[in-house]
Amino acid sequence: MTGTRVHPAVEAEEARADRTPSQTVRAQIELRKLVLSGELASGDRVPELPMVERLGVSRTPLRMALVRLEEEGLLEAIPSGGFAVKAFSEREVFEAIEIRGTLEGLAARLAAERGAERAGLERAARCLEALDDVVRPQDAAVDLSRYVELNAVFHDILLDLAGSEALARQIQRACALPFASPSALVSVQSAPGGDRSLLAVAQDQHRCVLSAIERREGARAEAIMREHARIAHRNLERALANQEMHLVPGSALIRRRFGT
Amino acid sequence: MTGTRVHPAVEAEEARADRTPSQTVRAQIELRKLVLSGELASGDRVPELPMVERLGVSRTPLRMALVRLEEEGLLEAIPSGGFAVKAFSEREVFEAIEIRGTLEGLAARLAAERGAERAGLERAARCLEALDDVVRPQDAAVDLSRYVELNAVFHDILLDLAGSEALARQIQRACALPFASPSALVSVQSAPGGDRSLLAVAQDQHRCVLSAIERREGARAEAIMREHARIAHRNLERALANQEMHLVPGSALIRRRFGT
DNA sequence: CGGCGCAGTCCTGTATACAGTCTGGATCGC
DNA sequence: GCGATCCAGACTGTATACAGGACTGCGCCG
Repeated sequence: MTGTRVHPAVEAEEARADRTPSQTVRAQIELRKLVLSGELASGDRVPELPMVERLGVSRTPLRMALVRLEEEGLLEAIPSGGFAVKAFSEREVFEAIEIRGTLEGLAARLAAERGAERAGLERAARCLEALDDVVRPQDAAVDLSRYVELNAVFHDILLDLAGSEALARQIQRACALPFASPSALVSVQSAPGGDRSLLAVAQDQHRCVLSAIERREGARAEAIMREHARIAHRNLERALANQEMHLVPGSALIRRRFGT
Repeated sequence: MTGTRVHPAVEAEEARADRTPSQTVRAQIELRKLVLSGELASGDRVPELPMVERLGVSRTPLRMALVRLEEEGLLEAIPSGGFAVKAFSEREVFEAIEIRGTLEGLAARLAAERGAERAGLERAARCLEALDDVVRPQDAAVDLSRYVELNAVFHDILLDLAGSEALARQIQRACALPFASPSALVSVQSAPGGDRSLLAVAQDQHRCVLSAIERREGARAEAIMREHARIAHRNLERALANQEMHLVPGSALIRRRFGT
């Protein structure tokens, strides 16, 4: 499947990775990394041949990756051909978060109205307890990466409870903009001077939405998830006000109103 | 840009079309047509070489088109490689409509809260008047294609009023499932025995949502658009109950519970 | 008679060659 | 000196060649 390999070293490298994740996928992942880290400046064209050289894949899989990243929303097609790194205004970032909140609200409502399986609800409850353990230490340093991980798991479980593949796809797409994902902005609130209490608020919302789903209170579940997403709004405002954009993932894609 | 052409006739054909719409786009359009018409059966693999022969493009642009259609949601990747035509359950169809309604509701709310430009509101009003002319003839045959066209225009204008590119993208994606688009199911209600009065109801909702946006009543605008989408739910139920699925676009993708 | 192994064929993933077009710069004319 | 034009380089879109897997059908063995 791999065809003639140019660099034998590369072959070895991906052999130890689990099961050769196809040049296309590798290119997609590497390219995404470059875009999010800002190594490819926002607005710049992404030239194929230099990228081929840089990533060590040939043009065909690279182009596939480019197409996928365009659909993902990280790149945009240049009229005359090729792709460029997309730029986002602050407003668009807010909108992306609002979209995610709305869709997650829909997921919560569907879960509540349709009734979720006991097993799923219990998984969610266990996840909440684990989150409690992370959030509880009030002054000690919160294990941020663990919080982010568990938070993502909880949001995934909620999606599962809704049991809609189409909705899952749509939410995944909304979260493709890195600053729109559920745990994108927690780093802001746990930064020095950040509002740690928001972590507790978010956790309370987690509890409330799960309770609402159990009681089949659809409207309430939906409202809570919407408001939950708006915590990200607040963190974003804080980051913008305090020059803390470096804490925001994918901040390189966001064009500030004034200069960098 | 076109490279070596295999069939000179094809070259002539696309020369009169406006500006060679790139083999990739052509392949995408043609493939979508084949999928929606059901010529490629739901669940079937889409083999590249036969398609190359059938569409008269080479493998490279064909594969690009396959990737795009997968992102669009019409195809799904086969684990062992390649793509297959996706199949949708009735439940997924309902969910797709609900997702569209939710997102259009968000668009209406944003338009209302942010305040829309006068020019846009006037365009919407003119579109409504044109729709009135189409809906009014109570017993005469309604010009369905014109209704569908104007309806689509109105929904587009609403999106414009929201002024969110990200949201527009997301709604466009939701409408990629053909049975989920705003005018997908009007053919059911204008079929013999269909409930024509629903056209009037839908038109009233159009009026109400525009009024709500003008008055900046965000919650109301949102609720109306959600309910508006649920007309499609009702039409779908009718089509399912009355064996009228042939009126539903992309019905070939929908797997009925019992047989065809 | 059924299950397993094996080979052939089909098919995809990847690499690369080729041609057309756009861009940037330098040069020439005014 | 400034602007328009022309040329060259680069880049993309497309076509095609190649190699490795996966599935199918058949034959063999238990």
